[in-house]
Amino acid sequence: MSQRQSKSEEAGSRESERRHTILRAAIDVFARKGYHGCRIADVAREAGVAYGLVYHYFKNKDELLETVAATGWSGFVTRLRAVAEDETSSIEQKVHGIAEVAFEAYRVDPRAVKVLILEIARSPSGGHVVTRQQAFLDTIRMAADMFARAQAAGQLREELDPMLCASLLVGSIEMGLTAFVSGLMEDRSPEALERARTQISESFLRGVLPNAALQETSWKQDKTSSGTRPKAGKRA
Amino acid sequence: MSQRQSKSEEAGSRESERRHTILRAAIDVFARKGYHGCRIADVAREAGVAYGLVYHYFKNKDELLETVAATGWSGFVTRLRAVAEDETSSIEQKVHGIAEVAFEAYRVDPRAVKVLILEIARSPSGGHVVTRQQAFLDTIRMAADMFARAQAAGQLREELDPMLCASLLVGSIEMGLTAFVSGLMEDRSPEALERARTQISESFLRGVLPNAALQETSWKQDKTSSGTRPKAGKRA
Amino acid sequence: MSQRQSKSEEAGSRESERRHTILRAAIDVFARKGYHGCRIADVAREAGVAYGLVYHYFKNKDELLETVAATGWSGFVTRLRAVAEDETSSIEQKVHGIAEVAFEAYRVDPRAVKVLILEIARSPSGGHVVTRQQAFLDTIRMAADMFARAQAAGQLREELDPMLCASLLVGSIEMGLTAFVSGLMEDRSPEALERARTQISESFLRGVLPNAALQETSWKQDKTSSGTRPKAGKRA
Amino acid sequence: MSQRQSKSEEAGSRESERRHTILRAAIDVFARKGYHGCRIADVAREAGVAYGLVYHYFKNKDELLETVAATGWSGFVTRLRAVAEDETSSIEQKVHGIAEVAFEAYRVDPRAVKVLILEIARSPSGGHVVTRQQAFLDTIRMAADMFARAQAAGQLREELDPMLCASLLVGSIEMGLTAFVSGLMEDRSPEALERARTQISESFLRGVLPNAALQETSWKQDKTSSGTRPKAGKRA
DNA sequence: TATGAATGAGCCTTCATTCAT
DNA sequence: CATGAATGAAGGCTCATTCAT
Repeated sequence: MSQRQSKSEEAGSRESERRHTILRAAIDVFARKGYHGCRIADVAREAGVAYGLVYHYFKNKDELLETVAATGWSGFVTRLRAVAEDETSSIEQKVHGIAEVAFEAYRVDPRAVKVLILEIARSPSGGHVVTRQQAFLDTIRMAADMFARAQAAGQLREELDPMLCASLLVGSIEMGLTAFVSGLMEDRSPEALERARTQISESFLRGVLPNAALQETSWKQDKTSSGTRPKAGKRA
Repeated sequence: MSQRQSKSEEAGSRESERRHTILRAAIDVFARKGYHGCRIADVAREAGVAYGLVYHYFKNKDELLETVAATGWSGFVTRLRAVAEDETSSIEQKVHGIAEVAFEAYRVDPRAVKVLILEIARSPSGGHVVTRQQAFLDTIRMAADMFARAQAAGQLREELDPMLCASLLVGSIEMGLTAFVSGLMEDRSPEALERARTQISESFLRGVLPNAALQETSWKQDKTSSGTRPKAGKRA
Repeated sequence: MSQRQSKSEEAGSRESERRHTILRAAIDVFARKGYHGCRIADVAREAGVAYGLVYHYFKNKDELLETVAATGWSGFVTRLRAVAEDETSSIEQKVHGIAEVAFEAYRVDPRAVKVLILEIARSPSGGHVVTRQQAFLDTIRMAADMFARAQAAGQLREELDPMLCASLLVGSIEMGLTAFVSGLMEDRSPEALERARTQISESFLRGVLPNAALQETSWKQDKTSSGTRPKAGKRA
Repeated sequence: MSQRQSKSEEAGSRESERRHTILRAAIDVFARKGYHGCRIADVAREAGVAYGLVYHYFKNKDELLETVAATGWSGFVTRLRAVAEDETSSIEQKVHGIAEVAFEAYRVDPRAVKVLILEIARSPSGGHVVTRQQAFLDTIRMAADMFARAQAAGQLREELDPMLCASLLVGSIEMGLTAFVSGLMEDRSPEALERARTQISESFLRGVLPNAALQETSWKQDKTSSGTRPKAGKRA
């Protein structure tokens, strides 16, 4: 019967809807109270559903938060990977692209980023929560591979350790965003964000590119346009 | 980070001895199980003292952990401040000094550093635990001041935001150490640590110093002795 | 114990079919997991029906289990009563008949008997579940009446308490079956069952019949054969 | 210091006292509400202690109830074993002794016996609660061994199955006690108990002993004095 | 009828904190 | 000072029951 069909259609979307509502609520509470401060009751209330329904969609608290992490992380990682593994672009473009992905994520959903940065990335290392730490470390490893390839191609100073480069890039971006997340940076306007993003990637690149590359590149002079203050004659 | 000064000062007193034992135990458990996984019972067992004794020396769990943080942090901050506010040294020396302080702390007591980095710095922001976050942010602000002064003196590219510079330095060092703490870096020998420290400060400086300063400095060529591979003629 | 009379009567109706499916499933789960371990969800899954359907046919869990008990019990009790109140047969015949009814029930549906014996007969006495206990006790009372009548007729040693006789008979049969249900008896072949049944009723009768009655009977000497009744003209 | 000594002494008895209080309370609640109806909160309230204290002495609910079972059972089983394995006594004495142990236990602590009979012996067979069932079955096996030895010595009719004999004895005693526990027997005076005990063992023995043994024994005629009604000339 | 999503009370368990000795 | 028994609030999870479709 057509009724059945509509029912299943409804049910499908309905289910996803509910599940998604709960997930969103979990992200919010997670962001607000942190991993351990996040009570199922809070999530349920935030989502406007009954307590038990959470357990209808998620086996237990851990799976819920794991899903929050995975969901938030996965899209992010996918985009990062696309940038890092795009073999048509230079290392400079990739670094810029990575920073852009991170900052864009923050622009779109600062709350989720806060969760990712403050909770997931650095969550209690003890126990079965390995997945989270792992996700974060995997990201660094991916970047390390990227740098290793760049180094092989002479695009990275050869005395640098690719893994460490990756850590530094990630650490810079993360702490840069933390500066916003934590309120260290007072001006959180899109322009300020843009400026920060540029400073981060340019400073980083300056630090790790071979001198030859620095000379060749024009961004030292004019890329500044896209954010940092016009400091013409900076080097001349 | 792990101080022994207070210990040496009060080593004679029984009370301090016990107190210190508990504090050490707390750091260990804290490092092993994380903030929320750390139960008073664990600390007591680790310290080999009775359950209730912890409450003789610390008002409650929070104060205990606050003390762990404060103790570990204070000496560290003191030394950082000494470096950052020493007006006789250049910004390069300061940056190198800061990295050195951090890495030395890690060399002396990796466990404590792990706690500081993974738990205290990023502990649950929600609630009364502000102190910890604050401690971390204060450190960044201190570094920001340092950079601001350097910028005023023309030692830092003027288009850079000092606060962001501070964040990047701290983020780089922190993630660099995290790479060791988390096992990302397989070689944890003193030499590897030394090499990493050098790469971090040199890359950072390269990224933020004015071009003029880069040309003048000799470390680009020969500082490499202290860690990075001899890349003579790299730029010539 | 497991009735098929109601089934055959209403076999045509869809409703009854479903209802019966659920009832059977309940007996199975009940037998497998016990009273409290039996969840409605389990019953539904076992029956292959939707969760809520159980509530169409049974008001609640308790009614379901009550029905399981009643259904299983009622036919059993009916048959027992027929035996116990048949005034044309001797007490020996009645005792043999009772054991036969019980063992036949076990032969037909051991699972249901297990439920009846292990769960219903001894289910939590506390609360509204009185019905079950009651059913069991009523059976004993019925047997006690039987023995009282026999005693009045001189067929039972006069110093015996009829109620206690009833308890002993029921206890013997029940524990005898338990020995099979629980796996104490390794050989569960029809022959072994038959032998056990005979041993139970004959031992019991030996214990409670007047000596005179014992002398008359031949089974004391030759019944030893194997267990089954070659006791033609047993008493006549 | 002597203070320490007295302290530890106190502590020892104090601990046992509390633990015992909780155990007693558990038995009571267990007896009143059954295995699954027994909530920790009830036990704590009954014992007059705080909720959490129960967990100080018992790992969890299961261990508590397991201990209840073990404790109640162990003394009982020990005494039964002493009787069943005393090779200086005849099978008649042993059967009488077993019934006596059971009835004495009931006289001393009817509540505990109720628990043992109604809950432990027949508790939900599903799951990790095997121990209980096992304890009960072990008792039957012990009795079966006893009967097997008696049979080998010609003290038991040779056509009987020892295991079944054991089941019948245990079943008779159990249901006999159940008759009292459940209220089926209205007169619960010590004399009534005594009478019941005698009827049970004598009827049972009559049922299983060889005819020769029956003739030899005098108890058929005069043992009746110890409980059953004076039925002189019963057989003559 | 039939389905299974939704609800929420109930219960076990943990653990920070207090207190008597 | 030291001990560890005692307390009880908090929170995760289960599962009987209801309800909209």
